[in-house]
Amino acid sequence: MGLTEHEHADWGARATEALAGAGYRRGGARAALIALLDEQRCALSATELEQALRTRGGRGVARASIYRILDELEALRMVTRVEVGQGLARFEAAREEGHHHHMVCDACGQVIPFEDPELERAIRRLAQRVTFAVAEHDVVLHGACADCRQAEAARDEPRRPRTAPAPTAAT
Amino acid sequence: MGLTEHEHADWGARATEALAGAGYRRGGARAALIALLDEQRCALSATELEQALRTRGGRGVARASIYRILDELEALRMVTRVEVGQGLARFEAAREEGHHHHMVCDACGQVIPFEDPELERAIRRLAQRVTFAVAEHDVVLHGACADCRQAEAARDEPRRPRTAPAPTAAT
DNA sequence: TTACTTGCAAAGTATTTGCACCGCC
DNA sequence: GGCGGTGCAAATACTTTGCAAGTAA
Repeated sequence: MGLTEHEHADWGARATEALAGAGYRRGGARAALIALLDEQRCALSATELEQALRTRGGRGVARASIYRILDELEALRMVTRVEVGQGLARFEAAREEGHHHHMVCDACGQVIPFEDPELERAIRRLAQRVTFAVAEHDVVLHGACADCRQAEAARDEPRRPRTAPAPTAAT
Repeated sequence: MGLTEHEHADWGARATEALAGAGYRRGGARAALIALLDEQRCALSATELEQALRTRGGRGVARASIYRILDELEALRMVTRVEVGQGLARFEAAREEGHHHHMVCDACGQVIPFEDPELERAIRRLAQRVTFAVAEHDVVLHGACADCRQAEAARDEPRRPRTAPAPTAAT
């Protein structure tokens, strides 16, 4: 659901290659982190990456190393840093094929990816019009996910007796 | 250049009113912070706000108070929190009339505001299409500002003798 | 006078840095 | 075997929280 086996292998290989090309040696921590990032379908925070690495049996990687490696990969443009306003940074593999943005539920904190060609087009056009040299772009939508939206509705409704159809003021 | 006197007074008044309406008393720190935010034309970080308040004679406001007041104003939707990926949060008055987004120069850190109707339209259309309830949205463009772009070019060029027009390899 | 507001200082959390040891080449 | 890679722990930076004193209503 989302990425194919091929795309997975592809990014991991390209990332490894990019590191080698930049003169980095190949270390266990790097390999483990790249493998993990390759499996993800959306951005994870440094802490989540650390826990995932510790859990998944393979090998634990120190937080400092995670940050260092993410920096290297970001500099090589193989990883994208995503800030969604929760006071922490999230990271994800920079795949050409799966370019997307994020919706953040301010109630439960969930981060949901989405794609939108029209949005991309608008940004591309904008980039051509300004003197600023646009290299990357991020779009973050804040609000309530379907679940939390329902929860909110359920929390607001109760005060209305189920008999009266609630004269919803269309403010 | 940007906002008119009227719009300034307008936001400050609305913010003050919003606080009062939410049951908050009127305190000196709140008034000072609102006045400062009202003068700004783009987002400032908590630290910048603190320094500005200390400098501009009027009255200093403790950092903790700044964060607290910004939280209140954000909850009332009178202030927008902007995260541009520099490890700190920026805040600005939420004006209906001056809705804009930000370009961040990754070289010098400068944050530049811009507006784009087409982009807004794309986001509005997108919001209608998804189950997620979109309340706010942020667009951040990363890259190099005009100045830094030139600086980069100047730094890369020197190896080319000024006589030869540099046969820019189109990779 | 009562309760909210503010400042100061301490606590937290995310990220970075220094340094010694380990492993790739 | 040397040079980078990695882990651990300490240091930073930003933000939040606790509490006592100030102040609006």
